[in-house]
Amino acid sequence: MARPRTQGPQTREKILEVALELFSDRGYDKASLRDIADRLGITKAALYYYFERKEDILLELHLRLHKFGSEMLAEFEKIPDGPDRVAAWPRVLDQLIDFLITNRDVMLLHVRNPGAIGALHANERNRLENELLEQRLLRILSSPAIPLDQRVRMSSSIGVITELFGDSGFAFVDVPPEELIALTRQVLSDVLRMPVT
Amino acid sequence: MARPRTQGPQTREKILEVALELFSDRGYDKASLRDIADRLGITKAALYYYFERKEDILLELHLRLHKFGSEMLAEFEKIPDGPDRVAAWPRVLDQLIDFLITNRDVMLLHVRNPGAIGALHANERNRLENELLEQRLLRILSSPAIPLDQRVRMSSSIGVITELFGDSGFAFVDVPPEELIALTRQVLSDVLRMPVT
DNA sequence: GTCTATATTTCGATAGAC
DNA sequence: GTCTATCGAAATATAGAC
Repeated sequence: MARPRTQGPQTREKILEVALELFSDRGYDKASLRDIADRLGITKAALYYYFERKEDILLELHLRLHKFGSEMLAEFEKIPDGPDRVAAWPRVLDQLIDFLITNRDVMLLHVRNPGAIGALHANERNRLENELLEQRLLRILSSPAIPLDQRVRMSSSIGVITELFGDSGFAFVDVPPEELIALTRQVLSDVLRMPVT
Repeated sequence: MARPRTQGPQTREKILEVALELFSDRGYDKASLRDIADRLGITKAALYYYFERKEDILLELHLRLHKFGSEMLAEFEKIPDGPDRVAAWPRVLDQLIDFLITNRDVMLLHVRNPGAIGALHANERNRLENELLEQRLLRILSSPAIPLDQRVRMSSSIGVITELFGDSGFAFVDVPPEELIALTRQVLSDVLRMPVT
């Protein structure tokens, strides 16, 4: 009969860590609480001590992205709408690249679980936060103070980054990261018609 | 007591249509056979007259993309590896744009259900077809006969299209499709450093 | 803080009547 | 071709002991 482990306060963090990996790996629905508990050497029921529902684990992971998006938007929105924002866009792309490289797992979680993430909308507070973030980005990309052509290019630049560091990343695994980043900046410069770093 | 509807031979098509919508909308796992049956006004059991397993519905939808990808790759592979392929790439992008506009729903199904689609690998024939398609695209983008810079740009061009007509499409709903396509071609020309149409 | 044990729900799938 | 009825598995969630 195994004695309780008493892992202490960091157990909560470990749950989030393991959940992030399993949710990303095999999908939110396919990763059961039993899977998570087994890998941590605890039982399913113990998880309920830290999180009331399975969904709450996903929610907490989701909010990490909220945090990044919100901070980035807040910084960008300080800039007056118009040409100044176009000029500042490269800085946004830089931060996005950084985030994608250091938080690959959180992004993967979202890319691979849009349905489960969408279900978080049942949570009132989360839904409002989400809609607000989307509106803020939409507002930036819809501004009449920026020519349509430039807005299409700002949007395109996001696509370039997500493609090279996401879906098509496998095609360039042999390329040293620094070289790939440099080439990406070249492409982004051409997309935006202005230098990127 | 409701009399059987006897919807006739087009019921199979309707099932695929509704399944495509629900699978894309809320995710494959979250869309139950009950959901599909309810929307069609039939019962769960009736679905089993047309499809042996739930997975078979997804498989049939998935093969639509196989068909498009296979045809496009076959055409492109006729071109000798090297500069000729770089020159022919814009034509590929044109076909991709056409496909995304007319088959938005099928693409969304795949983008939003990578896990379920991946599980189709259990089907031997499908797995082999899939791996072959991936290898063919990887081969194109990994060719030593094309400079790395150009290959990164070919990959980036796919990202531009999927972003503008996929994730960020909502930002340009007010723009007439023809104008958006024209602007997209402009961006693609800059990405590839050659004219696109 | 963790356990055992069990309740509850949901879903894919099958059997057999009509 | 469609129905009712039900099975079995798996998952989320709860109750209560230690």
